[in-house]
Amino acid sequence: MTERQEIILKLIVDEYVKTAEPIGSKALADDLNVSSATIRNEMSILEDLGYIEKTHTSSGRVPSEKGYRYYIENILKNLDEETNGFFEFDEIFDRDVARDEIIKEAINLLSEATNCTAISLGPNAYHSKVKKIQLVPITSHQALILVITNFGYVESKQISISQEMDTDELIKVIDLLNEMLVDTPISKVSEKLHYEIQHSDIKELLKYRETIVDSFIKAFSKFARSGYYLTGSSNMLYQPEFDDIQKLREFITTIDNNEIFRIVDQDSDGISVKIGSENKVTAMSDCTVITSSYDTLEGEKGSISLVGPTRMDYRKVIPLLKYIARHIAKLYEEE
Amino acid sequence: MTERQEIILKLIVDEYVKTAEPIGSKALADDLNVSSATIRNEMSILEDLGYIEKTHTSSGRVPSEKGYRYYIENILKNLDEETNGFFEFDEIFDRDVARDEIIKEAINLLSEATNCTAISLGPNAYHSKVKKIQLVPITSHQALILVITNFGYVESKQISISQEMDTDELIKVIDLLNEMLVDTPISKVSEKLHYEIQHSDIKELLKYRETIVDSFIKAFSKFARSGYYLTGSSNMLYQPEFDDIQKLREFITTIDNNEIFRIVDQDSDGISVKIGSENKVTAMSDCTVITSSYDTLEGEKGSISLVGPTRMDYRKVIPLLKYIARHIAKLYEEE
DNA sequence: TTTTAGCAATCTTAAAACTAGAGTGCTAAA
DNA sequence: TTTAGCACTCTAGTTTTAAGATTGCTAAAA
Repeated sequence: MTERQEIILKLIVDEYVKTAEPIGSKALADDLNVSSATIRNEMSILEDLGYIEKTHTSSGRVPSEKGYRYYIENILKNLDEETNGFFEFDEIFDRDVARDEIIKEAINLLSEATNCTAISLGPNAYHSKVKKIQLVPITSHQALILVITNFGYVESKQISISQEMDTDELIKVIDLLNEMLVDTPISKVSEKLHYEIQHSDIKELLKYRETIVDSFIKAFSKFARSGYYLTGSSNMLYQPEFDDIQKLREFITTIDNNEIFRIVDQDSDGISVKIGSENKVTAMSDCTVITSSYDTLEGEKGSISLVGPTRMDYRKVIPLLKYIARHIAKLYEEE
Repeated sequence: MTERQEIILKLIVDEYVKTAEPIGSKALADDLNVSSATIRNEMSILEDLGYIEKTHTSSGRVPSEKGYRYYIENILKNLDEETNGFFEFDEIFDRDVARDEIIKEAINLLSEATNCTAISLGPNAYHSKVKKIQLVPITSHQALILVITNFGYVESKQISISQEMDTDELIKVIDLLNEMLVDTPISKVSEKLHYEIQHSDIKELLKYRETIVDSFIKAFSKFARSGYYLTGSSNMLYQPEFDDIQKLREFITTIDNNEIFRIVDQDSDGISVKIGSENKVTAMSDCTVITSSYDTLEGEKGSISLVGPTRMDYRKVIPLLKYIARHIAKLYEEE
């Protein structure tokens, strides 16, 4: 691709992102001080190369998925990323409130600033360790099991206490569980619990307390889903891409069914951009999903994602997403 | 309204619910063994009375809001409510899993069976009382405030502990708070806390611990939102009422912004049906919201609601909603 | 008094026809 | 290599047309 072709591709993407209308040769002629015929020739080449396409035989051009890819990987790279100018976000990160709240607000603002759907996933408690297990009596025959982790996650589960269990025994069970499970990663609890019941000498004590053990396992499993937050799906529905009612319905259905989970690329490191058909979910075939992952010092993993039409303002969105992910990661490093 | 007019109204509602198309006089003539001209005369009267209306001058008739109202209050009342035949639901209620899970599943199935959005609200902790307040240290400068209520609700809030606070003092604060707040309804906590800080002698101790007190209030306020669950909004979007893309967008936006809270009628007892413009939120002006409230033995209040197009199958939906609410209430009575 | 047949009038919806405008591709000249 | 010119293509919006459904009204029938 010649330099001029690259410039033309850039102009097409930039303009199309703004207007959502196909770009004709005439519009670019003014910008480049050449005639529209010259642009037409260049466009024809760009089309042969697969970077742009027509919506019909006599329309202007729109970027193809390959065109967006090239734009992101070759053109944006050479531009200075604007990492300042995000002061609305700085304000959020400076606030002295709980991490969860900060993330929520950042995600809210992110979705508002981009008109895309923003998703935050994790770091969830799945990788943290048991700090304390506690039993709190509620009534004479009801109690609450509390599980608290070293990162401050809490889950609870109500249990019924039948007549035959006496309080001393219950306390003994809790003490034993604490002894056994403190410092165990949440992800290993179930396994360890089952193993110990089979093999150690507390087996006797726990064996016929199956309900209690079950309740514990249920309380633990609640941790896995924590840290999921999605917002702003309504913002992007007003984009012209969703003028097609069938697409709109499909998109909402996908979100409603939590299928968006399947879309977020949790495995990659750093930033991942999935354009259009690169997403496996069909309802997302006109969308781009950008995911920025981060690790905490403790080895936890989290990510924030942005879902929007392929025609999104990558130049603004990518640096912004990186910036926010960096700051969220920092929140987890501070302690 | 004569008997025949009532029958005609019933037929119009029943048919319109099924087809979403205006009903003409010809269609009803077959059912009633009179000529279409006779039906036309009757329809004309029903229209003058405001029970049905035309979509344009030469169209068939559709029920008006007043027509639906009459149908629900006068026509449905005389039909036997089918309370059996809900065995898919019975199965859910018989399961031996946590209340929350049962409610979730019932709501899911409800929305699926009706193609409407189903919402469950409460019983939330708002009416329960403080059982215990607890501080759990996480690290040397981080701790967790736990608030546990007499119904077993738990909320937590992380706080930072600055250097200058020493542990003994913190424990004293917690003890004081416990003394002050145990048995206080969650709804009164904030008020009481502020009052005591102003007036009692603990004022000195608490006054310059504003962050802690703030954290407490935040933890408490989390209770208010508990027990909220919404599902199935995507089901109803495929109804012809939402062929209008603008309406569709408005509806989604309303849900996305949690405005649906404002729609659920929490005050009424028993069943409440809000038809079309009776809902205050404009995006709901073509929807009906049916809410069925229930009380638990402890005086807690909860409700399940169904949101769908005004053209919904009231005959099926209302008994179903009542049935489910009754069973959910029972869940709370059992213990 | 109630019901019905007949018929003109009204309106919707879908398809077809038309028009203006934007953009392309190609050719030949600069 | 660039450009001007021009025929050709396609869209999108508007208008036209036609078919079909339903009503309201009138006058006759029950």
